[in-house]
Amino acid sequence: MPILPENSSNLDLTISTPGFSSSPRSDEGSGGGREQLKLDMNRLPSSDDDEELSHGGSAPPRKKLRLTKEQSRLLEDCFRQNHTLNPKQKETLAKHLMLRPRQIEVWFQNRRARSKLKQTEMECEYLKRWFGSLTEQNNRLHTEVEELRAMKVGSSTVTSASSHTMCPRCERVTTAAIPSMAVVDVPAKKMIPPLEREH
DNA sequence: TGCGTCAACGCGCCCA
DNA sequence: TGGGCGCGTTGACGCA
Repeated sequence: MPILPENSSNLDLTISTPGFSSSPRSDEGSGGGREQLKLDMNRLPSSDDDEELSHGGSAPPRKKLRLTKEQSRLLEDCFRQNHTLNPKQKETLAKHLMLRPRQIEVWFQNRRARSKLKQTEMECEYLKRWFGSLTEQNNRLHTEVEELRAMKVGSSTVTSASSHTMCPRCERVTTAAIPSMAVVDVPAKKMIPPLEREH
């Protein structure tokens, strides 16, 4: 399976230096000036980079990395192909994007989390709507029961014989009794049709 | 200044 | 037992 999209070869992997930006961006609506800060975090690391970052001594203050538009786009493309990466793919992608494999790994973890969150929110909305329609249906049925009960009471005052019915199961003649609660509150869970998943 | 976003971290769990 | 993952959290950053 190819890891990188075909058009990834002409990636503009701009690495900005503080106070200098060679490619002004108009991305994401959130802040053009952010990119200047990510020289240190974005550089292709040396082999001992992780140790350097985790710092055998005191940990350096955490800098906020912002992925470039192209980096994000490529990562999104890869994520669309596969939600997880094997070590080889991770390494390749990291080299291609000039990031550390750990950063690729973290990005995919966060991306999966966002995806799941979005799915959960959609399910929540769906359940709310479903609950609303069930409530509405329940109310309608309650009203119907009340109407039927009123009709029954009215007719029973005319003839008492009509209150005797044949039980369909045991085939005995019984005194008809309208259940006090003809509409049962069924847990919505048991009535939910299969939910279409987003993918 | 409060808030939303998101990269990064830490920890526990699972599995080959 | 080490690596990968999920999950909760932290901290930097931009914006209204």
